[in-house]
Amino acid sequence: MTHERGRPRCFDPDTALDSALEVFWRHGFQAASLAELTAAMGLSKPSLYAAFGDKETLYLKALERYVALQTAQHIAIFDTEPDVRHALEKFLRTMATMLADPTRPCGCLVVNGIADCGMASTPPAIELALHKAVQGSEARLYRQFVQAQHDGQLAQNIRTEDLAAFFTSLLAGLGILAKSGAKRAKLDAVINAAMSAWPSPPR
Amino acid sequence: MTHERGRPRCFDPDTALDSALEVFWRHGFQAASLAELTAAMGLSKPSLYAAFGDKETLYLKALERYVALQTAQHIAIFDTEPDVRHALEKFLRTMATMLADPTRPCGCLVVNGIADCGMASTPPAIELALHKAVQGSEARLYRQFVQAQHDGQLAQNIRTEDLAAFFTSLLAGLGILAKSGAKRAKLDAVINAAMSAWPSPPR
DNA sequence: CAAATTATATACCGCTTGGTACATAATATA
DNA sequence: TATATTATGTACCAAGCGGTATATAATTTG
Repeated sequence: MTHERGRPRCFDPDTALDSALEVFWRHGFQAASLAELTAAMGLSKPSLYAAFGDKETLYLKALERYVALQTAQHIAIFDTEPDVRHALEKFLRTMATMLADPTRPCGCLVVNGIADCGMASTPPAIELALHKAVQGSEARLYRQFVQAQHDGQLAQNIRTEDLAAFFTSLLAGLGILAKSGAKRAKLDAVINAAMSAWPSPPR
Repeated sequence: MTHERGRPRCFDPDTALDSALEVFWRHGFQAASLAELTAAMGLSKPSLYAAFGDKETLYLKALERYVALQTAQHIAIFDTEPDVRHALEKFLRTMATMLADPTRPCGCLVVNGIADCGMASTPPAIELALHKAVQGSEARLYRQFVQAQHDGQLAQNIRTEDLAAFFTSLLAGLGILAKSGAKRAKLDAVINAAMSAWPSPPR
């Protein structure tokens, strides 16, 4: 009456998936070779195949994990900071810190993946998942803005969906800027300029 | 006394380069295979190699052409429209038209290339050329803004370099947004929001 | 211990890739 | 016409790719 019957596996699936995420983050779906993936995850090709399926499904699982982490971070910030403008700015600064962190893969997994779409033979399922990730991120911002509007923090005439699209676009731009070698200071300057597009409070 | 000694070539190098640009634009450096390139350019692999060098130098030439075209368009707009705010907005709309044009490759060659950097074994020369392209685009905007400041169209306390960084980031974001399936209307909404970050005129 | 079950390691397969050797076709010069 | 020169087309190469067949090691169950 145990859950493990045959030979136990020599690796932890969660940490292995984290390693896979790191590799995909750094190299993208196409350019991440099975050789590099197995080396980073510390397992052999057959083990990888048995545990995670082929490269495509492994990428989808890594993406899912990435999105979950980002979402958690987003929610944590917006739940802590009641003022939506402050929360948004804090969120943007946090993202900038991640994007320009030299100890982590550069840029955003989703943005990099989107840019890769259509280039190689990116599987349709991956393209779809990436588009959903962008839409999800935008929808999250949108909901925060609508809530803020209900709370009286945003004037009623503000087009919240446009505001959400703008800041989503900004995040993508920051990701690209970071990949083009921009330092944290430059990302902050961009955020400063962007925040000045925030509508003046209702009175 | 003629310039052509041996067998004449069966293709026009300029139009062939345009076709190569189209393929690279659509698929990126890595994912653009020699097979697709030669098919689009209408020549064989040895001819390509003899006329343009290897894939890397071909990409660099295509990128050079792309940058030249974009630069010309930029200059044309800013030379025609004396008001810098109007010129900038017209420039952004023009870029949005290109980015979302369904008859052309999606997004921006440079942005897509930047996102691809580090992913595959992107040659250092290509990475450098792409970074230079981004810097060049930003520097062009910067010079326009400084000029406008001298002309009295922008207040003296405006940090023009930050403004240039912001709109460069915006362009990158628009490119990614377009690749993620956004329609022209959404790009326009983003531009609207971004233009509201434009500083109020000096008085 | 024997049988069943699961994971591992090695070696391999078919395919595509960027790049090239080689023979041939087409032109200018002599 | 003969030669030199340049471009073309075919066929090919070594290397790397994603993915798998097969045999073996490690564990639980009987």
